[in-house]
Amino acid sequence: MKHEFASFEQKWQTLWEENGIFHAQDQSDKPKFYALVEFPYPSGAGMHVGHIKAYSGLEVVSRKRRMQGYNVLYPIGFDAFGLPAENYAIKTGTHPRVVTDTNIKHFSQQLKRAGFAFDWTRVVDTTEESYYKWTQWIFLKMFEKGLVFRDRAQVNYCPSCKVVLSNEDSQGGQCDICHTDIVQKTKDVWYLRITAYAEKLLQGLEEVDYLPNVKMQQENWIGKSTGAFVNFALSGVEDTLRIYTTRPDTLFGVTFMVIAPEHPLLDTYQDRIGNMDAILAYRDACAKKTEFERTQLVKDKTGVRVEGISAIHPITGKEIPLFISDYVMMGYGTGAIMAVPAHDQRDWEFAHAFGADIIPVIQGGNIEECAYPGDGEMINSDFLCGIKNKKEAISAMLTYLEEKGIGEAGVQFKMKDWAFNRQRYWGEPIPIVHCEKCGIVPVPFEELPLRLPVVENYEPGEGGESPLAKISSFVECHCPKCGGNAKRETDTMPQWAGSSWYFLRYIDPHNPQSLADYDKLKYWLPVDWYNGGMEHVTRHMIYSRFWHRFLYDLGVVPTKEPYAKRTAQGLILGADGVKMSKSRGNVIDPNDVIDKFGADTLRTYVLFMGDYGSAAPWSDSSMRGCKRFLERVADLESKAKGHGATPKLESAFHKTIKKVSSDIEELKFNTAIAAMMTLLNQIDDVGSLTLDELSVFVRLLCPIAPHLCEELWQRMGGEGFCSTAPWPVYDEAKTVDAEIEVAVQFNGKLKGTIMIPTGCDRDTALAIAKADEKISAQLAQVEIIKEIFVPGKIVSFVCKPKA
RNA sequence: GCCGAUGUGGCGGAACAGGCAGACGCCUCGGACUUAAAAUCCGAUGGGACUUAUACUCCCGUACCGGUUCGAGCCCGGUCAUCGGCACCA
Repeated sequence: MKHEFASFEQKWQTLWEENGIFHAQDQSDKPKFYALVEFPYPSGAGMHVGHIKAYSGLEVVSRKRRMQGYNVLYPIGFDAFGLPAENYAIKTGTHPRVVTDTNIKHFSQQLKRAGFAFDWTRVVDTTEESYYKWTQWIFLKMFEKGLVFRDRAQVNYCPSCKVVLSNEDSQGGQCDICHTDIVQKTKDVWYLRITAYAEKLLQGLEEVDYLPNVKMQQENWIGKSTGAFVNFALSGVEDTLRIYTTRPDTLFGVTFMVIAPEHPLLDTYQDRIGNMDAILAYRDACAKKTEFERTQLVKDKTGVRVEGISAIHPITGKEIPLFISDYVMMGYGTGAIMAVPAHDQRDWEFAHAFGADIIPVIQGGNIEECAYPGDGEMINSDFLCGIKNKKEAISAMLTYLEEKGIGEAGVQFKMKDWAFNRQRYWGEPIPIVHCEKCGIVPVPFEELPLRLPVVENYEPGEGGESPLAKISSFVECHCPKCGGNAKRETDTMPQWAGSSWYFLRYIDPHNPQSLADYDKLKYWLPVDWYNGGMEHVTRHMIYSRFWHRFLYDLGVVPTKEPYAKRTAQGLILGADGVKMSKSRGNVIDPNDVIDKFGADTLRTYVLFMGDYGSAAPWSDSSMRGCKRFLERVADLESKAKGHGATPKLESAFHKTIKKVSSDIEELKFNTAIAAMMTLLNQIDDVGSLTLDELSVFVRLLCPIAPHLCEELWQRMGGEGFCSTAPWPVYDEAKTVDAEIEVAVQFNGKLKGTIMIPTGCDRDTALAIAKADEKISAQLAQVEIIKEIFVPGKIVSFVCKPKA
């Protein structure tokens, strides 16, 4: 067989598809395995090699599991709502539907050319009405349960894309898509109350097997802190100021209070406040700052004293000045803090800028002495004095606060509610009607899907209005409740919506009655293994875990958590060692590689190039090495004859089966391939192998280079497809050699090696070492102090030179 | 600033659980085949010393400094660098 791989790759892809060998069965006696990869956004640029690496990991695992007798579900789909298709539509006038269909076709063709064993009968497209009907359905269910709300808010607005962006989409003060600086704007925004699920999302992490850093990033994102709420009475008005603190033990060190510039207290008591003009001026100045300016740039403390109102210390009764400052955020805690400048860096800076008192309450815990207050003896703190342990001091204070009704223990989360709307055309319409009489009314479930209307012009309206707002046939409607005139919501959902539940639809992709049949969900869930990029670990994964948990509470899905296990692949960098990008011109197109080297070479190389979880630069010559390997494998055919085992190769085969089997499960494809290369070198040294051995080799390599292996399988008369042939098994006894080589050391330095029988005892090993010509000569020069034997590892002599 | 990860030849990377560092591949060099080149095959390949050369032998070597141990890429303490996450979160 000569090495024109391209000549048969397509043949096998066609045969696999015609025979449906990668179709998952909804009922089966076999154990199930649901492997999930992040479905792509079908961009106009097509796939790049990074996609190939992203899908190759679980591709290999699930192909192996299939050969091991699992009923495998390995699906693919398209996360096809999104800005690029819409921007393209604006530019060219082509309907996003048309653009999307073209792109999906292109992506599908590329995926098929790579030979991925996806179940193509289960393809999901988030932009299809039969799909987004259920995205809208889930939204309405959340509305029903009070998890959807509308609020007027300062939002991040991209003047170029003309859209409101979430904090996540505008990190660094720039639009994620076009990198224009964002500005602040007041808008009515839809929110999903994900904060109601903060605790559940945090606890759910305990029952899943995620990579440690994945888990950590999610914990950081949720950002739970435990502390206390304390109510401070105010002087001058009949009211209290409620604050949140993680350090109630430092209550006696409070010398001033700070509230956020937007704090409602200021509006309530504007008549009492002597310097309202200055306060409003400061508030305005803050409002003009973007989130970025407020948090990243300004490190100098600014603020204004609130005149006419001050706080009363709840224990000492002392009067405490009240300030506004933008270092306190309205969106966290209560938007108000008690300032303890002796033990908090930010309060300390503010106290210095504004000349406030500083009362230390923890001995040795001053800001000036150490960066952060740790354990130390409590001082200047009435009943806490003398306590030396932070935990103890906190609990003593909490007991006091609760007894006196001043405050209570509480928790806070950094996670914010999810801004759930975009002023865009190419997204799921939010199924809500605004009625003059009834207010906000949900579209009845029977009317779903609420379809996107056909429009002429995709340009967003001025001021960030959705293009849908210009379509009166869409906007004008009747209220489902009272039948009166009403207007439809014209915002659409963000792209995160469709991807929050797609793994459920794969389980029952064509179901018109429900998002998926419960029995099927029960069979397939949870996803056994989810692999994707680190960049989706917080947003997409937390959003989808939220939706899934909500559906669980609703009784729609049978598991609390959607994903049992999560891993991540590393990037493929350009040959220059830099992230691939169009602008750098270092992007590698998988189609080009397949044209020149074949899909099997591409697959082998992306898995061989390094640790699967780490980034690695592309190298054409390294890839040629993989092609050479496959060509040498193809040549094995001419060296294979007879049956049974080749004595010189038997142990090597069993060892390789063992290593490849376990390496694949650990995503260590590079060493699995290296082990097969080593075996191939050994076969070449021997010069021949049996047909039985060739069969083992071909099946071991099949998940990685399936086209070549199918071809070889067929040529050697294998039954059916190699892709569904049984995975090779090894005999543990035959992986063990009769004799092993161990090192002999003097004082830890290598002096030689000896062969000893496997499993031999200490005396035997030492005797063999001493009998060794080279070793004995050297031993004659020294005095032995101690003899060490570690079975299977080493013989070591502790010694000193003879006097 | 805080949290986490990583640091090994010319390159990508191996090394189970503290036991022969550098598997496997690439690059490079030498050889075979060829009129020639490409492809392919064979051999060498961490650095250095000794040696005419080979063999032998020795020394150095896993970011840096120190420690534990018969023995450290791996464990401990410290430093530096790179990458990622969070960041005025009270």
